[in-house]
Amino acid sequence: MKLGQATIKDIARELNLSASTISRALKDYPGISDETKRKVKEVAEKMNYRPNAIALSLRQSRSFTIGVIIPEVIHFFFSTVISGIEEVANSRGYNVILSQSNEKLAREISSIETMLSNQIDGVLVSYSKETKNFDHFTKLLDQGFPIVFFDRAPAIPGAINVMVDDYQGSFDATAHLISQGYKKIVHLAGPQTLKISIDREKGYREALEKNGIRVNPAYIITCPLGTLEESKELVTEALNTLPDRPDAFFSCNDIGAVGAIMACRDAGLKIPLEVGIVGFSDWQFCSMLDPQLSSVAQPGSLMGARATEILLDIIEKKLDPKTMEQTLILETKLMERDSSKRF
Amino acid sequence: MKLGQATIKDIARELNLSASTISRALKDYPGISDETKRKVKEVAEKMNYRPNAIALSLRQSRSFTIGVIIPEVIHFFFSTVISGIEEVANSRGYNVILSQSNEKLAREISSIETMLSNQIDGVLVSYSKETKNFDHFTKLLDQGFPIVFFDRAPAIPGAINVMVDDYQGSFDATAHLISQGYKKIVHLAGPQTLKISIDREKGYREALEKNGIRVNPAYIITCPLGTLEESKELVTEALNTLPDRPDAFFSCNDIGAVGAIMACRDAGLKIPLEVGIVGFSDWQFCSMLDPQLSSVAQPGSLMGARATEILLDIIEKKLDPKTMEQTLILETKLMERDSSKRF
DNA sequence: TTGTACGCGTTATCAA
DNA sequence: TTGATAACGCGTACAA
Repeated sequence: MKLGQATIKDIARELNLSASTISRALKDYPGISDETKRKVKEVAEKMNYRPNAIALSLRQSRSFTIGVIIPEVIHFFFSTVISGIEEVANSRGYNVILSQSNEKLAREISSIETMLSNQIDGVLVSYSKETKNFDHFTKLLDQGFPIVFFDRAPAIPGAINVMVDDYQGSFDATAHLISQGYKKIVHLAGPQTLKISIDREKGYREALEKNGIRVNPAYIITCPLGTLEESKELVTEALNTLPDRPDAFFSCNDIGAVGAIMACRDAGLKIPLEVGIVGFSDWQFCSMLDPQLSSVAQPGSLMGARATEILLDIIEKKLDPKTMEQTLILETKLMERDSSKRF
Repeated sequence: MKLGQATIKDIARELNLSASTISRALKDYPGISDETKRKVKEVAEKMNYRPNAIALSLRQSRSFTIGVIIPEVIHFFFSTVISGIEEVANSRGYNVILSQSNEKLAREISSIETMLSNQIDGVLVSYSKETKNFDHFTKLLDQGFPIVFFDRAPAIPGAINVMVDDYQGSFDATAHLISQGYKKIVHLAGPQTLKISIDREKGYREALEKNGIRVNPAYIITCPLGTLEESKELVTEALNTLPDRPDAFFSCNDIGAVGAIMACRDAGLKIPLEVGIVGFSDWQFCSMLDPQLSSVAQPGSLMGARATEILLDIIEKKLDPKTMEQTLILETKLMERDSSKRF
């Protein structure tokens, strides 16, 4: 109490009453005279009394705080998720404490530890790219600690996950390219440690197959880093070296798609006339590019909001993780723009 | 302790020792036998003991948590700031609790209240566009509560601010346009409630004056909303109605600049040949646009990091807000790209 | 080398 | 209608 924070005791002393009376008066308990209530509230106001949430937490073994562990805040998608989380948490009276793992397993683990030390009531997690072992989560889940995973869902039985329909989004994007007459579609894939990468690739594969197009393994190019430079380089290489030159690129993220646009432009190819391009995530900038980039929109804010609602419901015992639906899948929406519309 | 959190007492019972001995053993206090220490640590490990930070906070009147109040997480710039904040706070052993005001004064106030209730040790603030009265901050500052403002600095005497050199950044951008031969430069200004808007406009004005160009009031267009649509509309209108048609647009933010690009393109104007455009903030997407957008880069992550260092130093009494430098100004950097380079 | 007692701010329980 | 007491988990001054 670096500042002269008045406590219940201070008010009690001031009014020559006991602490318990003050506590009750402030909370409008029955059995306290209106006169006393009035006086207590008046003095509390005057002394600038503010309840100490820490003391409450200690007493109730309940902090009304949830933790959020996220790879990186600066990813647009994650920032929209946080926004949704913060919104719901706040409106239900919870604080949000935030930690980024920076895609490091070690930081992910230490973040959780710190948060647990701080007695968080539950945690929302999107795990790091480095995380291949989930013991630090399963241990907690086994103890009944509320965890909800979002976006990146681990292969843990019993874990609650909120994610978008990566498979369907990917399927739609690929089918769209096919419907626009593209036939030699390359997929820029993400790291195979992430389920979302695998699902997105699967959607791509099946869309091709359903449309009678054979999947060419050489057309699936993994971008482990996910940077603009990387995809630009890989796409340039693909354009130059693949025996059967691709006429479309479906990237598992928007950055990769921008790299593809640049590479194609450098190669003198017209978009969408000669090459079609679709990204995934529908970042803000997609509609600012030229050509405007088609992309699969993910409802980030909604994902954050839903995940938080579920977490809070579990915390407040309105929902039982044992019996509830384990996975909530949110719909994606293909935003068809200039980069892939020939007709 | 929803889960079987072991406490010091549990360990004490297990070993038939007193709680204080356990406490001391765990912290390697002198005057505890090595044998006891060993046993205590072993059992602590086995029982999965984790110190209760809440109890510590209560005892020490110190939470090792700082609050961050920000208008919106999804602004790229703010997300980079958060990243910097989180980085420094974490490395110095502090938690970060986050709240977005959504540009609402009421939420800003209630967020602070909640955070104070939670005994935060200090707070980092970038205030909302609605905030014109700063009583809720001054009251705290007067009590000696540590606050550091970043990006948006209020006109409060004694407040500590970390910001970028908006004036200079703006000056540089405008001077750059002039050096490229643009003469009729429009400024897309922000809401005048924000000091950054005023400073940016000032930089624009003075760059013109220093170069012998008269400031034309009709060339200063305020964009209160800051949306893409708004600036696109206003720029289109400017191109159509201003008697002396502008040949350049310097926007106080990148979104506005993108709107300008679109409006100019729709008007059939070639960029940068006929119109030059420069934005402010240097969002990720600037270099992905076509033409690539020139913009004034703000060191967001650095700003967050520096602001946090200062706040923690104040909290830890390494710095005294009364005697220290009140304002830290970080340098901007003009990123010259295609949208404004004629030569 | 270890134990006892107290306090951080709050509230539930029991007593008056 | 109000008060005294204990407890949440921990650290520490003091005692043994």
